[in-house]
Amino acid sequence: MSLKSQPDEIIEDKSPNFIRSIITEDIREGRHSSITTRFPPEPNGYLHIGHAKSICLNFNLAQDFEGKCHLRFDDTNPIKEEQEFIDAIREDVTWLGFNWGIHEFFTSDYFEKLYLWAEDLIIAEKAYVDDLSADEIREYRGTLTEPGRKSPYRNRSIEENLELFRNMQSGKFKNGAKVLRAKINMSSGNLNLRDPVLYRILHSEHPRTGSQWCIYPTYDFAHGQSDAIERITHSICTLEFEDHRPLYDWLVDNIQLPSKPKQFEFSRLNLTHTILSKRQLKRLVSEGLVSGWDDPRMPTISGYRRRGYPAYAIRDFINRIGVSKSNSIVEIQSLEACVREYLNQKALRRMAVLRPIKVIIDNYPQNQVEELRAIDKPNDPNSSTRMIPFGRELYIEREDFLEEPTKKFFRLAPGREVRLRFAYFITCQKIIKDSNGEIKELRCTYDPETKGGNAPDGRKVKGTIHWVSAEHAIEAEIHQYDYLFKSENPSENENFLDDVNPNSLKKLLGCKLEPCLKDSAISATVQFERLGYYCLDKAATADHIIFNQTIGLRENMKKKT
RNA sequence: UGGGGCGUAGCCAAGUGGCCUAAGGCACCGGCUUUUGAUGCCGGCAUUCGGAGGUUCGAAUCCUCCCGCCCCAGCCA
Repeated sequence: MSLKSQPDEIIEDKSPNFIRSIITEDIREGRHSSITTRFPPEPNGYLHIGHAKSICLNFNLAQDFEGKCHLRFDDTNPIKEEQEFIDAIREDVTWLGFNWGIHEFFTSDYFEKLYLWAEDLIIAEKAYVDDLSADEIREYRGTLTEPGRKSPYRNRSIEENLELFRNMQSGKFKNGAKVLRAKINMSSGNLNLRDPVLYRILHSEHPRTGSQWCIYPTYDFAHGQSDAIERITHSICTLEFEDHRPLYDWLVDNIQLPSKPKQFEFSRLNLTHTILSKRQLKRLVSEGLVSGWDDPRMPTISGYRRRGYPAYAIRDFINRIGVSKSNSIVEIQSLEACVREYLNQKALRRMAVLRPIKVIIDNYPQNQVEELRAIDKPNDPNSSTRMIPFGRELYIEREDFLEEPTKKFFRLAPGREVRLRFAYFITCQKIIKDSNGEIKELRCTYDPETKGGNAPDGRKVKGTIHWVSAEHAIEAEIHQYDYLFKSENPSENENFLDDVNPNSLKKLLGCKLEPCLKDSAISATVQFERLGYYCLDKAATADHIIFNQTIGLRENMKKKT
């Protein structure tokens, strides 16, 4: 994934994977002349980075083989689905950089067809209405090692089934009173084939069809047929659906469909220190452990966006980790590396002081202000520059000063000379403490000859630190983040909520920013030199500036201590 | 003797019988450069592919057995 120059224009390489091989083979053998894939989210929550893997896979495949990728909302369960989620999904897929054009569909668009196909199955004696309760069905299903038993309602006549099913449809029964089941094999080793439920009664308002229906198809009954309607050639899903494939195929074979799609499975994404289950993410939101689906600590697409992660970095990450069928947990550092790699090239450099300590330069003229030139992107020879005000009173980072420096500490200390980035060499002459012994300010002197940061006499300085003019600094609140979960694999805990990191968010008040940061745009991530990457939070206002830490710079602790 | 999958370095992952004494990325470890202890650059990092047998002139790739891990008993998706 080399993106040395201009990430956005670069064509992302995708490493070979087994699905690509299958498609290449399918095309070579003439099974398809072009392909169609689909991304089928259920609108019952926000998209997370696990979905990004599926999105990238499906859209990239379509693009690379000159096919199409549909966006299909899999809305077969009105109890859980909401319009808010539909809107958020559209926004997130778009932000990630994919365009489904006019190919936006809803499984609910096919309710009518699905219903008719269910009647066809009844007529073909391959489906029946069952009066067993949910508990009874479970009981009759048997166990993993013992076969199930046939429902006593399994042999109703076609006429009776048809009438019952129509009455289900017209609202004659209460929720759970009856279901439509496929008649397959109650002793199959695959539980999905033990007469799976096809339709259930749900008297519930659907976000799109309203109260038009009170029976809804299950995932199994809807998915393959929807794929067939859309003429999806490769229906790609995650590993846990592998056991459903025989049912998928059974339905495709036993219903008159416009095409015969095939299902392929890959392993879902897992990340260390992260939870990627919509159910669990939902709990974090509903229990107020985070501020919302787009909390910058959330692994959601919207959370990453708010955090300042570039869409490119997410795509790059997905391309790097590859696609396979083995269960895996990717180290979060791999994602972070992509974010840093992109931002290192793209982000403008700025200066900000998180935990300020005042520095007064005694030999600098009172009331004098100089405008010093600073480069926006030091690694870019064509970089723009900006002017930064410099004065007698400055702020530097508290941790850039040590009263009793260790051997490897080469920043400011009593009697030590360091460089203020883009400015002058200063030497610490005196420490002023308050009554509690806390350092209040540092008295320093500067060398006027070192303007710009170089000494004409060629003397070197070991450290360079960042600073902000006290008079010109703008005040801000800065949010520093740590992993939301303490352990590498939060789901291994009895209760994942016990593993929530109590220090995942630190709000720093009274931070000092260089003046030009006043005009930051939301989501334009900048680098605060020597600290990390930051972006303006969406909740910031003109008089209450808030920056989110996107990610810190790498730190070489070996050298530092 | 339920069914379905997976096992290549710390983490992902290429590889489909000979050019594999096994790509690439992340992580890690050295060195150089550096007005960000960042970046960049250079170098190192599996004689070995879950294990044991076998087939073959030749196996990570084929066969057999064994071991380990994951998924399935929602009228969720």
